[in-house]
Amino acid sequence: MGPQDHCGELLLQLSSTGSVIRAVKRELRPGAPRGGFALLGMLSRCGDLRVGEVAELFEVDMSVASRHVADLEEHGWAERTPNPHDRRSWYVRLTPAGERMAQQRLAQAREVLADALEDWSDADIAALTDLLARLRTSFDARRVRTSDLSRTASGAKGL
Amino acid sequence: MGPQDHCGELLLQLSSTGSVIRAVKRELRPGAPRGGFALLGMLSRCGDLRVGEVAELFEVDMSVASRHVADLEEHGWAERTPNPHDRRSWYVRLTPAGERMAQQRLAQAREVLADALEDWSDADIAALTDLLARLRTSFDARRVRTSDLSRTASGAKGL
DNA sequence: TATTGTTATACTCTATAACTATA
DNA sequence: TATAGTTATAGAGTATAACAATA
Repeated sequence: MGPQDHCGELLLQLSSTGSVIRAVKRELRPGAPRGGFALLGMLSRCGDLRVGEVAELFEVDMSVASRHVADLEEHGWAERTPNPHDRRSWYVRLTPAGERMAQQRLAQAREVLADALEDWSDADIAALTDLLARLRTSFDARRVRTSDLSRTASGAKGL
Repeated sequence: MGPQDHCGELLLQLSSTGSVIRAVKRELRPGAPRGGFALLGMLSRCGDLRVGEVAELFEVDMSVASRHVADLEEHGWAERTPNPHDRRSWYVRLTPAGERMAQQRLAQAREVLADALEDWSDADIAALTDLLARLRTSFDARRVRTSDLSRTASGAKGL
C-alpha cells in the first residue's frame, strides 16, 4: 500500500518507454542521420546555447554535449559564435540547413507518433504530455535538493 | 492545429524521459551491476521466458536478448532449462539469488522514484502509469498493423 | 584557484551478418 | 528450407579523467 507500490508500477512503464523511443527512431527515414536529433530540436526551440547549457538541459556530461555539438558542426547544421563576455565559451546555433533538418526530422517523428496515437483523444495526449513534463520537473527539483544536502553534509554524495 | 501539434509536444517530452531514466540508473547503488536491470524485473514478473520472447517483449534484436541473458547467467542470477518440446530453445528463469537481486534493485529504484514524486498524488501517479501503458499498447498495435501490411505485400517476418 | 570546454579512453547498449543446431 | 539461438563485429551514446585556455 502507499505510494511506493504505485511507483513500482510506474517504474516498469518508464522502462518500457525506451522501447517506444527506439521504435520511433528506427522508423525515421534513413538518410538523415539520427545522431543529435534531440539536440537539433532543442537548438531549434531555444536558439543560442552554450555547450554547458546543452549538457545541463540533457543532463549529460559536458564531454558528451561537446561531442554532439561537434558532430552537428561537422555536418554543417550548427555553428559557433564567440561569447563576447567570456572568451572561454561559445554560443552554438543552428545554420539555416540545420534549421531545415530540425523541422524535417520533427515532422517525420511527429508523423510516426500521430499514426500510432490515431485513436487517442487530444485530451489524453495533452494529459500524458503534461504529466511527463511534471515528471521531469520533479526530478530536476530532487536533483537540486540532493546536491544541496550533500553540500551540507560534507562531501558524501547523496542517497 | 489538430492532433499533430499535440504530438510534437509529446515527442519532446518523451525524449526528455531518457534523462529521468538515466538519473534513476545513476543513483542505483553501485556494486549491483546495472546491466539487465529491466530484464531482471521482467523475469521476476513473468517467470520462464525463452530468449526470443525476451527479445519481443523488449523490442530488441534476439542477439541483444541473448547477450543480456548470458550476462545474467554469468552472474548466477539466471539459469536455463531445456524446452522438452523443442530442443533448439531453452527456458530462462531467475535463480533464488537472481530473485533477491531483482527485488533489491526494484526497491532501490522505487525509493528514488518515490522520493522525487513525494508531492504527487496517488491519482496522478496512477494516471501517468496508465497513459504510459496505453502508449506502449498503441505502439505495439501499430507495429502489428505495419508488419501486416508488409506481409500482405510479400511475406515478411511475423509479429 | 575555479570554470569552460575539448580530447582520450573505456564501457554499455544495440543492430547486422555469419554461423550452429534443431525442426 | 525455416526457425531458435549464439557469436563476431561495428556503431551509437555515455562517463571518467587528463588536459588547455580563460576568468
